Amino acid sequence: MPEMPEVETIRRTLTDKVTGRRIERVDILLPRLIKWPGAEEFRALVTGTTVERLDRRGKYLLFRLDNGYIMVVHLRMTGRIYFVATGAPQDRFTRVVFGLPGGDALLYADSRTLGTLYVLPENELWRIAGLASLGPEPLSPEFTLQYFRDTLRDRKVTIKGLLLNQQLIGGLGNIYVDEALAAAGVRPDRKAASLTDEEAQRLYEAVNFVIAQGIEHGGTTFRDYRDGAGQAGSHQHHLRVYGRRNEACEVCGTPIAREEVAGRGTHYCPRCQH
DNA sequence: CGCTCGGCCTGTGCGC
DNA sequence: TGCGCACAGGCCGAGC
Repeated sequence: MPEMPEVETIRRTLTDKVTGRRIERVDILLPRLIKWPGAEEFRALVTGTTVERLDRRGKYLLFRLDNGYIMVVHLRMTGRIYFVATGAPQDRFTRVVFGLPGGDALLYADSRTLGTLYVLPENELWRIAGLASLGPEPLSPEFTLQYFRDTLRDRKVTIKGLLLNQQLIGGLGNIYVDEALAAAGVRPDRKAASLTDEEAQRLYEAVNFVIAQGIEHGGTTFRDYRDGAGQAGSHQHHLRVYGRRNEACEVCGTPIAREEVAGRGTHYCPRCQH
């Protein structure tokens, strides 16, 4: 579900609620979500620790614990992780409960149950392949125009497929890819290598822009996404193509098209994007 | 090595 | 109202 802006928003809204707090209990309602080590070892390693800080890499959340271990959470499509105070209403999709002092809790909820949780020491993070191989993130110093242009060169994939590849650029997902391509005026099914230098630069700037906007608006909530306090984001009100099939393009009035590109539902303006 | 595709799961909304 | 189908914000591994 969540892409980098959503996960970053969760990190920001959850940090103050969990740092310095002791995880008194861990209830695992769906053990198969624990990918490393086993569910029982996970429970034993996390129980009784205190969260020292909360970091993010790409779409991964990293809870640094005071026993030297790091709890890593990936929300995939429909995962949510948020703080609930004592007496808060139940979430019907709760899969893991981290009990905090005074009856508060950190909930991991997930309707499709595709999310993944791990607990590892720092020097074993390589076990999480998707984390270890993550490419530079938008807005980071490593994500330069030069890097982006070099990455497009000679690639036979569609530009959409390239932008979704986490090993090349970490953190983009289906919504922000469609939005960046729309902002740059580039059709999603173009071969990556076919972009001119000027198009590559426009797209580079668009990627950074849509990610920054997404964070500013607290993420995009269609259905499942909630921040670390359980609140919805507002970026869904600022989308120009995603989820707007058959609606008029705000620039030219042409109906927004939807078709499959790189195996994903893809939205674009047939007139504004070339 | 680069790339495409199917699979993993379950829920929701729509058309009939 | 009920039913079947399309679709879903992600990623991994098999196979070409």
